[in-house]
Amino acid sequence: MAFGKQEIIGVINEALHELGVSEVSFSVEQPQELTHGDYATNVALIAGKRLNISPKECAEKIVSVLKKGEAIKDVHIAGPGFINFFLNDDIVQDINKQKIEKLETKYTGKNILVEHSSPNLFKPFHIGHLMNNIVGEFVSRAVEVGGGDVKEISFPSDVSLGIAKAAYIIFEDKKQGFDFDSEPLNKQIIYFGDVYKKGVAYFDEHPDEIQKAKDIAHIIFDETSKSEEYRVYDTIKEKNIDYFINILNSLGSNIHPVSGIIFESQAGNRGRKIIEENTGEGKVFQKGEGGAIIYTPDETRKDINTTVFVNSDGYPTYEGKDLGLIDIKFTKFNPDISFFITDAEQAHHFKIVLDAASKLSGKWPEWVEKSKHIPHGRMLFKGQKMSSRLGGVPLAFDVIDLVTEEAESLAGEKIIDLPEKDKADLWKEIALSALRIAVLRSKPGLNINFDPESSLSFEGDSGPYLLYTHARCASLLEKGKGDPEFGSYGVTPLERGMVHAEEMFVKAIEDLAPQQLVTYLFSIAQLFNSWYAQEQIITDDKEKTAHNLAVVARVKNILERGLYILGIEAPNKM
RNA sequence: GCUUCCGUGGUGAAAUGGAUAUCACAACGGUCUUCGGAACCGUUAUUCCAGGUUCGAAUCCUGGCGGGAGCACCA
Repeated sequence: MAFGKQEIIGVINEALHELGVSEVSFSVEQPQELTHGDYATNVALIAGKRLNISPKECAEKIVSVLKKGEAIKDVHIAGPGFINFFLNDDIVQDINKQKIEKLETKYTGKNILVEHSSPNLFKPFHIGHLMNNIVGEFVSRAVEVGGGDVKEISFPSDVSLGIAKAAYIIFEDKKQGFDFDSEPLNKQIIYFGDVYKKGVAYFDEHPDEIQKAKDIAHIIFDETSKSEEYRVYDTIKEKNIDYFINILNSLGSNIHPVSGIIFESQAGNRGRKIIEENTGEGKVFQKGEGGAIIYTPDETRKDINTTVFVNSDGYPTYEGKDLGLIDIKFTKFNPDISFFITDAEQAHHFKIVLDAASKLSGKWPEWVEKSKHIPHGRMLFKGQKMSSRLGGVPLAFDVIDLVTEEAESLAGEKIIDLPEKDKADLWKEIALSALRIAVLRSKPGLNINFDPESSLSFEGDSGPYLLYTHARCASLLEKGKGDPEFGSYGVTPLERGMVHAEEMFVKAIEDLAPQQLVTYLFSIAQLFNSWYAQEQIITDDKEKTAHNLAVVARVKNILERGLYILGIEAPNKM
């Protein structure tokens, strides 16, 4: 039976009860210093005040009535009045016999919807989407390992005035004799990725022709039209969605090409209907200048402002579409929690949408309560290599290719016994691990500075470091004879560190804090590598070897599961 | 102007209000290169400023300074 934080809390509460003190909110955590034991509590600093005695005195009182039981070897009072707990060696080993698969968390048994990686079908898949995918995939997998029933969806943009402008370019090119259909698929994709920019530029130069774009918007927004233009637009949409799903699959996401896609056009239509029904005197939305439908928040909400939900042409804006999206998400999937991952710059936008939604009657307040926005930062580039090679807004695959080349050249002369094709996959996996760790090692929501020559490192705190450590473990387990089994040996710092694996995972999952998980994995990898440098793992001593291998197996499991949550496959060789 | 996010060694980051602020990169100096050196060990160096709350502040509050983003028909 595992012994951990909860049990320590129990022991302390019992002691407090004995002293006649109740309802003290204290913390139990892993101390930074190993010499401070396996767990530490600040209970005496808080309870001392209540009892009107010094923290040290209080700590002594608590310790004097503490029932240590079998698991706790020793209890020390230290510093200003911290109580440090030291676990017995056999308890440490018992805990390390655990294997992480799924964990009990607040998500266990819950239906969780995660929306991420939403592209614009007429723009290329760029670095921002990659960032979004990395964070979104973390959220999905964290919840999955935390026992949740996860459904991943994406919300591609397929209607807007901007897209109408892009479509205009395509139609004009067609009239000029350029038919994208006769081009190879990859050329087509590049072409589609480019027309948005061209369309916007064209109408910036020819503002008097804007009605042409609006006419096309009319056709694609209303979708009832059986016109030639609508058919062409629809074909392109189909092609791009296929291409896009392929990208996501290659990145390890699990978004179903049909049930996992909600188009902006669907959400827009739904949103418009809901908004129109709730517009008027005394209702949530009002008619504004020029016939647009607007929402005005309470004056107490200084952080948000009046916003248009349906524009004066009668089409839903970004806000209107997102309102419809909430309705579709909850009526279709009925999730307990609905996470959506976007750029942090949209935090303001979602505050407004959710505030408006919370004013609607029926299920809406509950839906708003269940909707959680997860913001991520932007990728900024510092290195010359990256910016000169990529320029402008870098495309996701250019970045991945560049880092992959870097990984391959760093591998240099290392001979890896793998077929060429597997090697290529391996370099890519290593590159993606470097990118993912570079993103997920920081708190989500902040911008990331990418410099492939330093921050996107392959040494030290990096993805490849964790992969390398994992491969080392795999190699040891393959070479070591006999079954791993813990024996009676003094526990190492590594083993003490691994005692906290389950609780660290649970906390990182519940808080959706990838940086906590990454930090923990680094600490375990470092403890392992130090141990490895000092200790011969596989020796002639069969029992000692079996014990060492049991430790290695635990390390491997922690790394493998942790990396999985971060979206990284851990190969056994690299 | 208002709103909002952010400010930690030379660089990039970590730290439910807790003990001597942690990790990596860079720099400098080392390692029996048998089990995988993409490793290991060591040295130097950090909380924007001024107040306040607290037994205790990088963290909370107030006011500055500096940077990013947003402020109704783009997404």
